[in-house]
Amino acid sequence: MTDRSSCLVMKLSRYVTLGPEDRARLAKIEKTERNYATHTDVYRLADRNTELFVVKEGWAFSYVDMPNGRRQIVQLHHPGDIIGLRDVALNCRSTTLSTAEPVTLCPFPKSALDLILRESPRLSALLLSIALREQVTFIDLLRAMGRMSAEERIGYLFLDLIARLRITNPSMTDTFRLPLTQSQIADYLGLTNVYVSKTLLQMEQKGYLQRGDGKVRLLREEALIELTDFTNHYDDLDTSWFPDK
Amino acid sequence: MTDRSSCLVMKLSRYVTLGPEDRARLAKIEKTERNYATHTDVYRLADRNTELFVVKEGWAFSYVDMPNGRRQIVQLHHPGDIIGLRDVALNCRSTTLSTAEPVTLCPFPKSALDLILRESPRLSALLLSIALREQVTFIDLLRAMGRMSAEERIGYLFLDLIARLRITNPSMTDTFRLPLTQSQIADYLGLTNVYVSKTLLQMEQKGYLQRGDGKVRLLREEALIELTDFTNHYDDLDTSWFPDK
DNA sequence: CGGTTGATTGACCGTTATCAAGCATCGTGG
DNA sequence: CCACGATGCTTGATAACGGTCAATCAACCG
Repeated sequence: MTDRSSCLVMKLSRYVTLGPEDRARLAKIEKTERNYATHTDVYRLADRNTELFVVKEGWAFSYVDMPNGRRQIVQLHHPGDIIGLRDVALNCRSTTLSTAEPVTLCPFPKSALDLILRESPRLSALLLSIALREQVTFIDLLRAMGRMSAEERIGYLFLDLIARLRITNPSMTDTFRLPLTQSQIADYLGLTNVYVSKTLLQMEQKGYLQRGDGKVRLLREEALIELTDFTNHYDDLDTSWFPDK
Repeated sequence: MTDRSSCLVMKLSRYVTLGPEDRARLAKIEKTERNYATHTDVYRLADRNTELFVVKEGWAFSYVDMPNGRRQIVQLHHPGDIIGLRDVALNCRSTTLSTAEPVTLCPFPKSALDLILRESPRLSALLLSIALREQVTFIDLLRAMGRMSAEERIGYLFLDLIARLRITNPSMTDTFRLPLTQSQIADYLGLTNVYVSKTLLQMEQKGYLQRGDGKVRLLREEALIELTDFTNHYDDLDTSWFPDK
């Protein structure tokens, strides 16, 4: 299997330079790819978990349910992201994985991690870093949900999305595609679809953004950063402590 | 330095059996211990980070600030917990660490992780597991903040605390010490101190709990579990995939 | 063309925040 | 040993933010 077809190598080599052994180890892991339609559950909470995924195409998200239909989306997954790392430590899935649009995933077995940890300290450090960086994202979201108004939360979401998309696409301007329904945005930010709709309209009227054609354009990014006290956590990964190999 | 004085060995050997080499590696890491008074900041957000801590005594917590005085507590740290693992991946602290009561911490240098990852796949797996389990805790908190009422949130907090305390003290009954102010509870759950006070009173009147003397007693734990749809995530750690050494 | 999904809008309501005052507790210093 | 200030908890009045419910509309797709 060539590098071209290995999502995992592409993903990880974005962060660190990988030696030929590591590349070979990773390329061996992936088998096939699978396609999922919009709004499909890939796995469900409490399922037994035997595999992880790398997102090749499309947006997905992880969520948890409450009785009487309440739902909390806890993670948005973009192309290049690793899904399911969290559940490696558990016997069962801690969240349900669903798709926001047509999605292509590259699965690989949980047992592959064993191999990585045993044979590559450098990749082990990288996996740990990825898990820890995800923690920072959770903390940002917690801060938004606990202490921000609806408008601030939506502003935070958009700033975070655009910061994240700029990692893989540095040429991106102030406009990005948003393949989420307002109900999904609400479930992510702890609001309701109705109030998301109303707040988006207000923000548009205030000149913070423009919408249309499934896209969002941030007109006053600096003002939004000020409003939400936003810090971009995606650009200060410290790899200096990584083992050499 | 004997095992008795190594917080880290005690902490980690609770999860996996450690070989003598691993024990020696860990014991070497710790230097001294430090004491902090109640309501002291140990380190602050954006500080450069060079060390981690193990909690030897007392409760601490990590928080982030917002402009105009809003604060979100994101993690509660109990004796035995490792603090600061998250920031290993970053150049700077992502949260501020503060104490809820007099606290004793055992610091050890960040550079020690390098050694662990290079030399012990088994400890690497354990560190990764700890980071991933913390993710599950963040998800539980997100669910509470996004989709629960004030009463449910407080119920969730107490259930989570008692489940966590039972790990290290299986003989614990329905009563636990709670060295947090109501303002701190509010900052953790995304509420205000005033409303925490009112909600606690209501819950007491409904017979869910009793308070007094800095302690809480849960009278109808089953009812609270039902109310909050609580799942104890502290007892299904999967270590089967760990490397042998 | 009809059915489904998602966005919008308006009326109304409830949970929780805000503000302010009062009270208990506790540690400290005179 | 008492007085004082600081801290934390309680309580009440008021207000706002966001939820709920329901109707309408647009877009899409089979």
